[in-house]
Amino acid sequence: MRRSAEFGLVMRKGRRAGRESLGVILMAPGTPGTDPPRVGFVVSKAVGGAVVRKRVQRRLRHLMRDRIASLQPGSLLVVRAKPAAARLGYETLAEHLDGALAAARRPRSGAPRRRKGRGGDHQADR
RNA sequence: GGAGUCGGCCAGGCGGUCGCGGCGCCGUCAGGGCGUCGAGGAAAGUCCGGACUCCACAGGGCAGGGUGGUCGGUAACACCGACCCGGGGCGACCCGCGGGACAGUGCCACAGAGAGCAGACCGCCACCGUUCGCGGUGGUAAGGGUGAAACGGUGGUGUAAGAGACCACCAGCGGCCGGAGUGAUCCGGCCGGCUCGGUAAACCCCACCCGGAGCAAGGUCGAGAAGGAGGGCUCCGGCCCUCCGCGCGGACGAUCGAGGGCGGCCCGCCCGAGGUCCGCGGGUUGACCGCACCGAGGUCGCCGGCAACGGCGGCCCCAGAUGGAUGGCCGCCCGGCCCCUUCCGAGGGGCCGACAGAAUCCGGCUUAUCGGCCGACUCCCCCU
RNA sequence: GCCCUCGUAGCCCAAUGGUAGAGGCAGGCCCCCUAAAAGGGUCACAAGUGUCGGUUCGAGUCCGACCGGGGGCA
Repeated sequence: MRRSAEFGLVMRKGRRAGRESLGVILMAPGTPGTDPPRVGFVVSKAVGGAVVRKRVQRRLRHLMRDRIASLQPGSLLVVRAKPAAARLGYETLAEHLDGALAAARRPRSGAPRRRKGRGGDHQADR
């Protein structure tokens, strides 16, 4: 993803899930689209200096390369790095990403926790 | 062998595998293939100086900012080099915002008698008085005390006690002369009055320099409602004609002139109307150029110069995006530290390998930085 | 990327270069009240001025260099 408007759309409407080192916001299409899925990354200044930020972003991009095929066509995903991601190794980062992705995809079909979500959107604002 | 000073350089290496961006060629409906290039000494902070772009450039005056030993270097600089002066170090060498305090103004708290042209608390000395404890008047500034700073230092003459009051030497100030140097300045000699504080990173004076903004500059196209479309002429700067469009609120205004320009202000000059200014609202968050660049360019050699640097010649073309490429993972080697084993040769294991990533481009400065290499030099000890 | 600003008690903020520092809110203690709030009284016990240098006899103030906030420009 390379447009600010797309990032804004996902941040508003997407489904959120997080781990210690990162958070993901996934927006699956209402009807399965034909476009390939797209991913964007957000690494803020709180994570570290320019060198640290870029290393985190590059690792995340390489991790997503192997996982992008598992996303539904037409879906948009934002991966947001937290400060803890700077200290983590490649393997742990991969675990966190897989966990967060699974959590973001689960709720609609899985057992609803705590609140009965009528529209999944409310959960994004938690 | 030990301790140290200065300068320069490097920024782990090799391989495997999966990838990314630019350009060129091939090629496709599309995807793509091949070749080639792809971070730093600080790319950083944005502190200076330029290039470049736009705006403004009749003239005069006043402000404002910057620089500050001298001579060079440079496109320019607040940078660099050499030298001078002052300070530090045994030394190699290092440090210095290093013009002017007789152009003027201001300030110098507290303490202290007195703080900038003066001054007398304790003292010292003379005279007078005395209840013999001391008090008064005058002289004095050597000694004590205060302070960051107290109006030269040492020795002598002198005196009631003293004092540049006088003398010698020294320090400092001013003037003149001679010599060396482009110059800052240095060396030497003579004379003078006898001493004349500090602060200009206080105002200021002197000399020199400086128009404003910044690539989010600026331009083209598209879109749009705040401007545009079409046509003609042109000395290429623009000019003329036709047509369509121009939200809301407020203020001022037609020659006795609203307002605008001369990017700080004033004078002065120019422009100037059925408009000008201010505020609010609305639109634009698209694409392309600028911009990936033959340049104050890099590199090698020779020459000039103490050097900074310059000249000539050969060779090279050297990152470039716009959610922003230059990478992820693995193995071996290299360097350092720690632990275990040891037949003292070594073997095994673990950890660490800095600071940090281009965004218009250059020249500097400053700041961050694990470790290593090279060269020149100084001091001390030992051996020959 | 470029430009502009600001750092003083827990918070908001004063301080001609002069003993290092004024207020307000908050806070401590006391009174009032059965108790609390409000109110009244009282205290400075709360800072060494973002950090490091320099100028000066003396720096929060003047001059550098860093550090950290905030804002603007398509």
